[in-house]
Amino acid sequence: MTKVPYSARPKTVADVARAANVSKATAARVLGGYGVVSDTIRASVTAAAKALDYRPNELARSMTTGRSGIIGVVVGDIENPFFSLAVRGISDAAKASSFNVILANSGEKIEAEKAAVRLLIGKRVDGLIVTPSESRDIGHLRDIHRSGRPLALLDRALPDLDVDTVTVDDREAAIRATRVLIDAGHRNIAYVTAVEANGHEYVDLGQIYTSSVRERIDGFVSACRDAGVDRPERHVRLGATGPRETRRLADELLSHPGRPTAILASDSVIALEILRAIRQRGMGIPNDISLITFHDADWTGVTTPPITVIDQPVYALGHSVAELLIRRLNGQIQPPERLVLRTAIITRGSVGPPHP
Amino acid sequence: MTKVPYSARPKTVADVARAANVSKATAARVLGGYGVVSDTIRASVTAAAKALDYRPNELARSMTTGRSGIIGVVVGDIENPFFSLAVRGISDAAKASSFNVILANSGEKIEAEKAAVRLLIGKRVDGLIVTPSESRDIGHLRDIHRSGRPLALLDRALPDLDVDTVTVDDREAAIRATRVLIDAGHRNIAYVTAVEANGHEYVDLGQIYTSSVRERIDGFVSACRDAGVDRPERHVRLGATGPRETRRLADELLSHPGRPTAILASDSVIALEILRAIRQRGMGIPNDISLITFHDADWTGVTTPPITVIDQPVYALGHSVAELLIRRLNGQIQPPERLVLRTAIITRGSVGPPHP
DNA sequence: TTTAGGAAAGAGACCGGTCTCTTGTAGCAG
DNA sequence: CTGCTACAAGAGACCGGTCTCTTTCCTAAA
Repeated sequence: MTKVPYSARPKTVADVARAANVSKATAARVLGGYGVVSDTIRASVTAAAKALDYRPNELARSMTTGRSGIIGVVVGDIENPFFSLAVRGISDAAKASSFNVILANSGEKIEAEKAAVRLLIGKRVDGLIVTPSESRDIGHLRDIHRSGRPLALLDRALPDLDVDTVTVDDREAAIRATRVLIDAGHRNIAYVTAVEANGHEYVDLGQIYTSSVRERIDGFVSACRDAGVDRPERHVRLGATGPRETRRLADELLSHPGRPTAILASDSVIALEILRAIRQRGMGIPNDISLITFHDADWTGVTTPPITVIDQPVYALGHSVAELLIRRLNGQIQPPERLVLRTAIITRGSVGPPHP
Repeated sequence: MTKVPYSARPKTVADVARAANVSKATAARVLGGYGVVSDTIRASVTAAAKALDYRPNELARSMTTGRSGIIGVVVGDIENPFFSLAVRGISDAAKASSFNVILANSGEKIEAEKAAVRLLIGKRVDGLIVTPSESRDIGHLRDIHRSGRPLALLDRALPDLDVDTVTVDDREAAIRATRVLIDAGHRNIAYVTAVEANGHEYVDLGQIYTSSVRERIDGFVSACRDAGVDRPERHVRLGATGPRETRRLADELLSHPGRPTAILASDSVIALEILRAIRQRGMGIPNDISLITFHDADWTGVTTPPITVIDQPVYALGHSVAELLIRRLNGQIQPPERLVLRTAIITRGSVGPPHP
């Protein structure tokens, strides 16, 4: 085992150059892997670098080259399995093209999102992938795009921002799931979704500023309407932004006299909390209530009964948005692409006929 | 809404200085928030900066200051809820001290871990938090420490590396969980853990190079031995490194004629896969087999029956390791601390008497 | 009135790489 | 033997900040 000498100050190209008795430029050529150097010199510089335990300062490097080799990713909530799987898709695609990933959490708060974007821009990331938490306040995203740094959107589209975007067919998915419940005989179905509500009830799509949420509500409402449900809007429940909020919402929903006979949840974290509430009341699925959720989270297959889900291609979502971005980073000029991936329903055992 | 002019090249202090008719040094003082500047000049520089949409280049800044304000985190598998929760603990602690976090995944492979460390060192992170994937090959970690950059270890200790470390009482936790099973009457208990096995069976602790895994096996084996179990080592199953591997292992375990009457799983991802295998065979918990797992993952409470778990203070684990690191980053000199957090068993319904 | 002191602004070196431009030298054709 | 080219190595500017050192100017004490 080689003893590495203690060194408070990391070694630089200049140090290596001195040790190898060459100019800084020549040492840099060897260490940076560019330009032309003779084999003899290359060998001695390499040896000197190894002896000094030289490690390139990526900061200095990317300051001159203008490229950092980093993709910045801003997601809503890294703890949500949906996002962590998407992030793996991004990371894998990035790694395959030797990019690295910096992750920042927005917590679905627009201010945190702006701060994260500012930070990443400051770190001079080569490009950004963002799940925009809302569509009204997108000045910061426009700025990224305008400053020439590629931006790609994940899971949520912004009509006003024409950049690479990968989403799923949210509206169709919601329609299909709602139809499953309607076909089973349900007419009193609740849709629970995670969006800031400020205590307001749902009135119409005008108050929803996240594309995926909009699309899903729209799909749910129109499927209900097609089935002759009266004023389906009143069955949309906003505000499931965290475990506590969701729990309160679920309890309220289930204790209500005209409580729904079926629930559609907008993600697996929400569904889990609803499931807890259902269990605690001693209600049975699907006898007392039916349940479908977006996202085939791994636990949905092991409950009793297992939960019918809308399977989103989450990994592919992350992987393909990263690929679009990387293509652009590598200089390929192309019109912005809007990819819409298809979802599928996985039928399990959580849907049955309604029980009055 | 202010129109921000299109600018391919981001603005610099020099640009702002020129626009405000002051020297670069003065503009830098205002924009960097250091030194002394008159209010008049400050106002005009600030105005010029706003007009030009100036954003500091953090790269350049951290190159001169030597501080990046970033903590590098290398975890085994960000998709494992254990790690994503720990990472949130780290992020929260970091944010509270205005540090940012760069995340890298090692996939529990030592080579990837080394590459990640090299990358982060290259990016000149201020400090690192690592979950070392093994204790034999720690040259790269020694180097970090030696180069004067603070390092802290999460969830896994390294006896040879005297740095800030936060773990849980793995040995005691394993003993307590095993005793629960033993007290229920079990004598044929399997312990399934995620560690590279290369097809080898478990022989003794000498072949295990991850402290938490060692501690737990040690606890499990000694609790079994105390209860008079003959050669408990043969009930330790290594190699549950991924869903496929775990599934194979579980199937093998359950189809074996002298199959165990109880299983202890080393994390919730493994437990989930085992549960799937149990379900598929039509076996019942706890009638046909009992199950306990490390980590109170959120789904463990909603299965039927809910799963008895070892509750680890995962968030606190991340939060406190970050705090230790940050304390050091802020210049506090202190001897390395080795924190051991306590776990608790949450009794649910997955343990019953053995069924032959 | 002289001068010390301090505040405010400027000049320019520096961080550690990259990269262009220049210089020196060897090889080869004429 | 000269001249041209090609290649290898060196010199030094540059990226965008920070920071030290210097200069300028104004105020107040002796």
